[in-house]
Amino acid sequence: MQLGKGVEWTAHICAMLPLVPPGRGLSVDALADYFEVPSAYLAKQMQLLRRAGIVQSVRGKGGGYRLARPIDEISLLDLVTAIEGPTPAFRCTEIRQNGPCGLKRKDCRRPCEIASAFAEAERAYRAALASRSLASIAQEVAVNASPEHLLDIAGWVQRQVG
Amino acid sequence: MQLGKGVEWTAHICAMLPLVPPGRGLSVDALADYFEVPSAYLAKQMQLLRRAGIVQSVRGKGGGYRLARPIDEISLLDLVTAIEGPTPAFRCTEIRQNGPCGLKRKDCRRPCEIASAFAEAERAYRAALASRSLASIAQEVAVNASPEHLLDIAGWVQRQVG
DNA sequence: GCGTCCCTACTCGGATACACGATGTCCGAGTTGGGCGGG
DNA sequence: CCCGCCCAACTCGGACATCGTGTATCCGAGTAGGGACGC
Repeated sequence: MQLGKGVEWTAHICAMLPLVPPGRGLSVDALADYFEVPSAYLAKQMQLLRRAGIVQSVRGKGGGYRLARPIDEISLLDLVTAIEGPTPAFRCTEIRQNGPCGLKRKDCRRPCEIASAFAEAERAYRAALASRSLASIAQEVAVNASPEHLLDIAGWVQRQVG
Repeated sequence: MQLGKGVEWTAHICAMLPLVPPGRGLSVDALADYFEVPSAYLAKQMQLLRRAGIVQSVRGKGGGYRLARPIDEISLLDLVTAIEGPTPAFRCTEIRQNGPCGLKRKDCRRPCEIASAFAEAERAYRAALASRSLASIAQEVAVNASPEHLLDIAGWVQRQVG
């Protein structure tokens, strides 16, 4: 049970994207250089974000990616759902209906107790992720970082959008 | 991000194991037949449970598996940890230290905000699983099942331990 | 008849294949911006 | 000098390989139980 690397990558990226000026974008290559991750694979993850409506893409010279909506309207759950898909981690295959003592379908009106317990736990997980917006994370980062580092980042973005 | 099938299988199995008389066990083949799952692969999962101290194994004729401790001292979290391992789902690779604007190690005394947020969510997930003992689940199943079904199961166990 | 030894059947246990999804890569589609030529 | 067209560079977008983990399987190790043999 592992989350894909794309979750970490895109979380860091979305926390930085608000720094790009309106109307401009950051290319996949630039983002990949910034975090030292393979650009072609990062592109794949950015596609997922675009389809989920989290970022917008602009083609052609000077194009790239930018956030599709205000950062405080993007939660960590949105990211995870976009990258990993909406499928729950626990897959109930209804094995209680199998074998010599299997329940008949008509006796399965109540959901499987085990599946329910896992669903409840996942609800708690998703609720925790949904309650954390990327804005709150970006703010924490900004508060804890040194002023020089923030200037460093702003300068890099400036050079990219040239 | 998917949990292995072993989690579902062993959860159902552990909920049934208390029915076996003290001193006896159920063989992997019997359990595999009961739930219609591949016995050789189920054996692998039972090994993990044994190493985690959840079940005991007895070799030789009439042997098999039985619970190693009272069922109310086994939580769903114990099962998940035994099968999936203790590794968190979110893997922080510290990419904030990468690239042209990467933080230096000495500036990383505070943990990564993103990793912290995911760790918090996983704590909620694990807490929910830890609070559900297999005893409570087995009881719910028993309460909701029909008397015939319970007798059916008891008879099957009786035939297995012969 | 009784005790002991051996043998066999049964079960676990770890080493060994296979498959599918995550990871990583490549080339074509589409768009913008600027350069170049003509007016 | 100004306008418009064309070209080329740049970027996204989806199709194509590769690798690792989950899934599945097999055969050897170990044990208990019973039967046979001897006393």
